[in-house]
Amino acid sequence: MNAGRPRPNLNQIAAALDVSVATVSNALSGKGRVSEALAGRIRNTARELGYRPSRTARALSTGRAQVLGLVLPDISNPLFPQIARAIENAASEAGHGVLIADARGTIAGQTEAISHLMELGVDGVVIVPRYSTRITDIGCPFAVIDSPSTPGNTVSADHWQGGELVADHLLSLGHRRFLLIGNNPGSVVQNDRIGGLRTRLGMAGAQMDILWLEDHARGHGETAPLGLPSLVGQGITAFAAVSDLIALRALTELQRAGIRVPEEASLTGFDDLSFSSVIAPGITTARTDMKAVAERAIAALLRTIDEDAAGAPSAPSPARAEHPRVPMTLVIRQTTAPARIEAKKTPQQGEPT
Amino acid sequence: MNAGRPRPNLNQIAAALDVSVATVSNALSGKGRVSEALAGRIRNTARELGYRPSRTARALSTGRAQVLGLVLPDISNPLFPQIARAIENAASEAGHGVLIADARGTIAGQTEAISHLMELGVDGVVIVPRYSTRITDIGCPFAVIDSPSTPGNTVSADHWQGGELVADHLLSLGHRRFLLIGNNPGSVVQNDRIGGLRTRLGMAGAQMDILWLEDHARGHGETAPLGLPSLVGQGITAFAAVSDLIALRALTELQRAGIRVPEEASLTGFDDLSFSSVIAPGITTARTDMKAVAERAIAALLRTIDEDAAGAPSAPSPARAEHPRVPMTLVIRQTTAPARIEAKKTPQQGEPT
DNA sequence: TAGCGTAGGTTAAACGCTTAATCACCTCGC
DNA sequence: GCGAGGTGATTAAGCGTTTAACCTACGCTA
Repeated sequence: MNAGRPRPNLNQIAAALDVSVATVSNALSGKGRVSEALAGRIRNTARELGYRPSRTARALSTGRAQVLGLVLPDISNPLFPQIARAIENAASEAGHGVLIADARGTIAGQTEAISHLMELGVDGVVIVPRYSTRITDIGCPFAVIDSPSTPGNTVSADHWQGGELVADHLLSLGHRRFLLIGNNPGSVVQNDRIGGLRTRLGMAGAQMDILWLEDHARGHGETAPLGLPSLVGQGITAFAAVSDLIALRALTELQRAGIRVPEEASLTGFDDLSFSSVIAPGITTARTDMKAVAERAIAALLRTIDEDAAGAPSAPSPARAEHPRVPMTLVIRQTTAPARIEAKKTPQQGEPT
Repeated sequence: MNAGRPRPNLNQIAAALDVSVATVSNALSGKGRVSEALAGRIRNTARELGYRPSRTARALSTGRAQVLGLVLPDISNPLFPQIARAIENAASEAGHGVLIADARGTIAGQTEAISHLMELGVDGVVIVPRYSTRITDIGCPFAVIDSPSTPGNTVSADHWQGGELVADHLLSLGHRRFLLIGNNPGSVVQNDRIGGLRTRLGMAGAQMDILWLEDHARGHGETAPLGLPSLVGQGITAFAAVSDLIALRALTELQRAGIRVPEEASLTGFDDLSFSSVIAPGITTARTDMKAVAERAIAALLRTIDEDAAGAPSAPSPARAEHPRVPMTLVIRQTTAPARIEAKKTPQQGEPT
């Protein structure tokens, strides 16, 4: 039944050396009792034959496929590459493969994606949930990457602290009037970022407004201008967006209106997306240490998988990491600069460089 | 040995109905000879028990894991989300999972990624190769997504035709002096895009220069300004970049220098990256029908896998698709507009809107 | 009524690996 | 000189499916 490419297997090695497959298995895995001499010979012929263990067979035998699933709310999200790469690296490091699944932006899609993955035989999944989705028992071990304030979050960047970080940066530059720009108030991540910003800004007695793009879109249409230039005229000197994508939109809108960034208005984003460093001016942003997040998520997930296999037959709750929040770091580039000296209305300053 | 969650299997169904597992298997797969009555009962209890076949076991038995690998030159590439999503959808549609692998930008990484995937037991891989990598026999069926002019390409967007598309568009707007901006002359994709642009532009008797960013970076540093604004002063009215990322860089550089796009200079990109539609002005770009590319790639790969299993034990050459080139389409947004009326040097025109 | 085709099953082997149980042999200690 | 214990290997079962091969009625035809 099974034509195709005949890979060398344990049998062939065993036959070549006239020993049993069990011995070969033991020698290669270093588990049973095998003399060092024989083990050496076995390893040699294994290498000569180009032996690659069949993970499938191992999976069937051990019940562990060494494959994890990654469920993303929307693969086409620009942050996805960072996440996927970090997860893939961390998993690969731990000897696991990563199967991707796209929730296509819907809750139903998310559920479907998870069950699809499980059917494919993953040992566990790491989920980046869609806005305000509470993941409960899904039938296999899982880890959640969302935000520290999300119940059931396994590990994530400390978005709140990230907000504080950019607030402090902007305040230290002398800014006192802000517009905070979010996309969707339903997003825990965005709310945390905004929350961090607000508290810090509030403590400093700064003045701020919040613009939620989804609301704006509902009123004015998806691609309608945000009206940022006029706000600059009204004295706002800093725009803090919850994402670099939004920051970019703001940047181009300002530039197009002839407003110079950062000379006339500062601007910050989040996530350090791919374009943020290549454009002019580069976007000042708060960045997630994805490597750390991914490593902890994978470690926690793997631990949960082990426990699940050993003890309780079912683990209804998400994996828990020791340190669930990893601090964000500020990447200062060219969109932030000292606030204009207090100017009432129109007076254009001489702009440095 | 195998603790964990005990999923219902064929045995349980067989036991419940007091038939043999083979019959159950046959009934569920519709292969052997089973009376419709029995088959119905089997399907029922299977449903009641919540039976999910073990892909692992099936894989071991059939030699087909129903899992494909996706090898990317660099996961953090901003085009990746589009590709990954399309591939995942197409594969999922065909009942397959997709395992991702990151070549980390190097040839060695690419080789490693492939063998890692094979070890994980994929049935085949689709490869988006790194610049100028010629994929030869890799030990399992594979499909290549690069460019029609790449030897061994399975299917891809018709980058050359895409170049022609934007050239025609720009020409029709009256542009006659161009700067083509590429990143790496070693990339077949970029060369094709440039090629399409050049031929069309050349046929129209237009004047053009080419700027390769890698060369520029070698001389001036990675983030050095491209000096685009002065070129506008010299009479260039259109910039055609081989990627939206480059176009974005150009756009911000122009805007920052106070040059209005598209009034004073038009600008085009490629790939329709996530940000291209949200910024102001939206980038006019040539877009790949990733869905079509992915579907054809997957179909060709699956076919090759079948042939490989049936006939020749080894398939050293890439999967071949019937229609290896899928046309690109032009997405006209706001960065392109009619060329300024012929102006010799400095004279700034009155700008519409 | 012998013979045959066939519908509707069953048996059993195979996929490649892991691992508990077993066994043969050797070395010590007493 | 003999059991205890250790070492180095083998045996065999099992993971959940698939599938080729076989078996058994049963209804027909000749």
